Amino acid sequence: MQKEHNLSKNQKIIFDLIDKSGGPMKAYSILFNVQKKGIKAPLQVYRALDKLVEIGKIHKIESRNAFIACQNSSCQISKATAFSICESCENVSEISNSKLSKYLSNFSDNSGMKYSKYNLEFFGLCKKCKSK
Amino acid sequence: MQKEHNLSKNQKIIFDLIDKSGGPMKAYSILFNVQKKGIKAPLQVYRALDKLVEIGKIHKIESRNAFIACQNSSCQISKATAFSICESCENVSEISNSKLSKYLSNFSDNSGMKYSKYNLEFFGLCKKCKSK
DNA sequence: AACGTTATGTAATAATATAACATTTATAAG
DNA sequence: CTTATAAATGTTATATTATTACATAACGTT
Repeated sequence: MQKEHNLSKNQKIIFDLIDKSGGPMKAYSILFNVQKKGIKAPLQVYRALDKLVEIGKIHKIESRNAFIACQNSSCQISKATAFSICESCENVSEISNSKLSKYLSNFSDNSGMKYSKYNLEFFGLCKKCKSK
Repeated sequence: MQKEHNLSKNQKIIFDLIDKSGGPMKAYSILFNVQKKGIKAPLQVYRALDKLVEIGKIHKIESRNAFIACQNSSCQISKATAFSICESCENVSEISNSKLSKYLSNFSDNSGMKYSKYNLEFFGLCKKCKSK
């Protein structure tokens, strides 16, 4: 059971927008879209994004500087994320593969480092773009 | 056997700097450091970085917007990269683990997507920082 | 030498993200 | 219910990261 986070006003506006979009959104595109709701400054957006990332409601796609709603209800608060990214149409989806996440969460090498988090991004061509 | 790439003047200056630094470097820090060598504009740096990434001499650490020299002589031209990042001291090193790279290079799911590339970033505390 | 390709130089600007400070709202303890 | 504290907001300015556009030069082939 996931802890219930009561989102604040700005957080809710921004989460709903990203969630409804169904894909990754960039910060300034979010800003543009929520200006009619009274959110006027970049910092207001980034603060909400930071919080949403922290509580695992969204993830940042690092290679794209974009944010996507968590598609995985059992997501362990962004400690273990994997995405597939189409390099042609830029479609992104979150990979939920328990074998993969188990493999990576248990990964260790001889560096003496304790890994507490990972982010994996796969790139390629999606079904649609492949057949073009 | 890796294809020999003859680096151009700017590419060589910038690669040597990153390589000698031994760690990740950010673009504008690189710019600052090469101004005495006549490289004055961001674009000159980014162009060299783009090319160096393309030929696999350096990699971009996406979560840090930084660039690091490839530490893996057999690196398959940046198609398969993995890094460990200390969240305290920001030390970064490239992970060369053939089991891991084999596992990820062969990964596929039922999305119909063909993965041709991946980038993995592990986060945690390095040996030194753990013991503080 | 002529051609195409790659690299360079330069200026301007776009896109992404944070610092600093003042104020307000929510939460919890007494 | 009130006081203390933490969390969120509002606002302005600025820092950081990256690209567009255009002109010129160097390199590698035939």
